[in-house]
Amino acid sequence: MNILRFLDELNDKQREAVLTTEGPVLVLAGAGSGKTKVLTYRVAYILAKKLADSENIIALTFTNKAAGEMKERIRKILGSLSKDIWIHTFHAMCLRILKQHAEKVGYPKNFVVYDRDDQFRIVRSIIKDKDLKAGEVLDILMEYKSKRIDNLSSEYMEIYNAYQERLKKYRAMDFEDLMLNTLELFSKYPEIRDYYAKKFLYIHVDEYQDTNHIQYQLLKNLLIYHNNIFAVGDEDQSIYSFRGADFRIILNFEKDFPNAKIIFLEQNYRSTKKILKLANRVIKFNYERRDKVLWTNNPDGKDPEVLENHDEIEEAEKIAKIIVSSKRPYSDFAVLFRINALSKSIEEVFNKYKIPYNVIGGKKFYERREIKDLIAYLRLIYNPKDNISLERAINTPPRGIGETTFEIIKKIAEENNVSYYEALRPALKFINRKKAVEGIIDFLNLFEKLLNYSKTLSVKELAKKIILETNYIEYIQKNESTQLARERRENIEEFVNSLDIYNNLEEFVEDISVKTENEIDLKNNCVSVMTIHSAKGLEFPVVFLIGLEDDILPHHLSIEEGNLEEERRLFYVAITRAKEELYLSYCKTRFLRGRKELQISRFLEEIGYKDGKIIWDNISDLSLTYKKGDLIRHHKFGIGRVLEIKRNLITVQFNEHGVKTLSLEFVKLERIVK
DNA sequence: AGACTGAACGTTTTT
DNA sequence: CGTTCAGTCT
Ligand SMILES: Nc1ncnc2c1ncn2[C@@H]1O[C@H](COP(=O)(O)OP(=O)(O)OP(=O)(O)O)[C@@H](O)[C@H]1O
Repeated sequence: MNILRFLDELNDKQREAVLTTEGPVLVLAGAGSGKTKVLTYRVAYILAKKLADSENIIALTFTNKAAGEMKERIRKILGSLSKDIWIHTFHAMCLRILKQHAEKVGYPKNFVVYDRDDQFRIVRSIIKDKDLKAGEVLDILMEYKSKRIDNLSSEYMEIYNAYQERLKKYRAMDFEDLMLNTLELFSKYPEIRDYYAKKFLYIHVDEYQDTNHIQYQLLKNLLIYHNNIFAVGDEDQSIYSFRGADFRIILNFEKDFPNAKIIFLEQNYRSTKKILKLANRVIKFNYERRDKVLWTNNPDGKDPEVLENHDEIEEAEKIAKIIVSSKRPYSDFAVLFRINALSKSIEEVFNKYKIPYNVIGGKKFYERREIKDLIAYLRLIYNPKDNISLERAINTPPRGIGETTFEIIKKIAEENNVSYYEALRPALKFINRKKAVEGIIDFLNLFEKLLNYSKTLSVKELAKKIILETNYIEYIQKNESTQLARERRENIEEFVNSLDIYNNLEEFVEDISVKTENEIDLKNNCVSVMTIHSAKGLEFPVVFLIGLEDDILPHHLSIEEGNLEEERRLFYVAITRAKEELYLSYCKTRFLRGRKELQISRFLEEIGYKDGKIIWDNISDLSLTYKKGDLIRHHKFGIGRVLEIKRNLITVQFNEHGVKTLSLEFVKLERIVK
């Protein structure tokens, strides 16, 4: 069979993974070993061999970008044969299921999904009289909701109940609801669960280490008939614990799925030997992991380089100069960082040097004020009970409906148990200010007009009508400086143009509710600028990793939380994105809410950076990471202080176990920084 | 109601 | 530093 020729590209282990189609399989392997490639080839193999039809296959990912990339990869191999495969994030899968069955869990079909900003608004309005911070409260609420904590204080419980009630009333779900309601649907209606469990003959999960417990439950539900799960992952790349991911789930795979087959891949195809060496060095400092071998046949390559800078401008300029003087296309380069705030200086300097770039993620397109305004109108047309959207739309542009007026509307709505929109007309007779009454009438007329348009017009035409009928452009120009107004106008134009792809309003609202970034506005042949989180799963010939300072990477909040190992995994993920060249950059000072003096990241020391250069020699590799007097932790002997290091032998005075001499080649120690 | 002011404040990652 | 908030004025 000719179509199976693609299997020749794989090594023996990889092929074994592809060919093991029945039963639970886990591929546990380090970065760049071809896990995602194996997963996509396995999907292709199943279809080519006609083991199942495309609608019987599902592939789950954790980010939209990963889902998009996988769709693209599979389409390349299979063309239209792949069209009915479900390739989604967990959230998008749940949304797709719930759209079919919303009424069964107590929602109308046109429910909307609230993002963090919308959640904020609800929380803020609940606690507005209390002396609490909305961000902290929301975090705690969500931890409770996703069952990471078991109980709440009575005060928080009250807030939580109010929050849930509002969501329900507004016909809205948050991200967690998507998954919880799907679980509820499955348990209330076993026949629906059975339908999907039977439908999905083969279930694939990429980046399995990012699974949280609720997602794990969902998987279990979908596996009751066929039990064909194919999961790939790497606990060293687990970087989403803040949203509940627990890499113990991947480490427990064998226990969870009896007679599971575990396949280890050891050859890295992505990076040069030198890059891989640094990655292997640093990850060994983590204690909570399964030790893995990772080697490569790729050439030694260019030595990774550390860039030392006085400040972030020098950092950005150095990078710009390297890019400009290179013969490579712009798209070969990526600039990665721990926190979004670091992109600013890069952007400024790239603009100055006329280097084209895409900022991926970051201050998201959909989060800009003008875009959110328009989306509020569109969402409200789709679901007039969406009170959060109404609250935004009703007074943008200003119609004289301020806080006092809106409080009346809210009160009427609550008393009659109707939505804010339905309360507008009845509220009129309680409002005395002429201007406010006129404003509401204006809004009602406008909105009815828009509702009518929505019956016949495309999403794009509808958006144009909204802009026209609300005089939105004039509103911007009146209120903002010309510079900002132009920017906003351009954004609106871009947004409107991006609406071409939607056939109807439902498609649009559904799509933006789980999609956070606008892939449409990505330009070709550009340097990619993004956080390490966004870069996971991607690869670039040349990677610049910036902001390698203590308190940035590792981030100070993680250090406080005792989450150093996760920060180290982030560093590992970042390094392993590089195929050929790697630049590691830090600054002595940085502008971050005022100029700050910073210390070089401890991770640079861990990769063997000492006295201004990276040490490549093998034996001292191991010893240079500790020095006399360091505090270290041993998994058996506990905490101790280093007395002496000779070649690869380390002598430690342990607090509870006396003096020991250990071989650095075999022992795993964690350094504790004072 | 809304524009304007100065003070306070916050600082991680994403579906 | 830039954003947001509370308070004041029109
Ligand atoms: N057998 C192979 N022969 C040649 N190239 C391969 C082989 N397997 C994988 N590759 C290449 O190695 C690179 C990394 O593959 P892939 O992205 O699938 O790795 P991964 O294990 O998913 O990495 P990560 O864990 O970082 O996401 C890709 O460019 C892929 O094409």
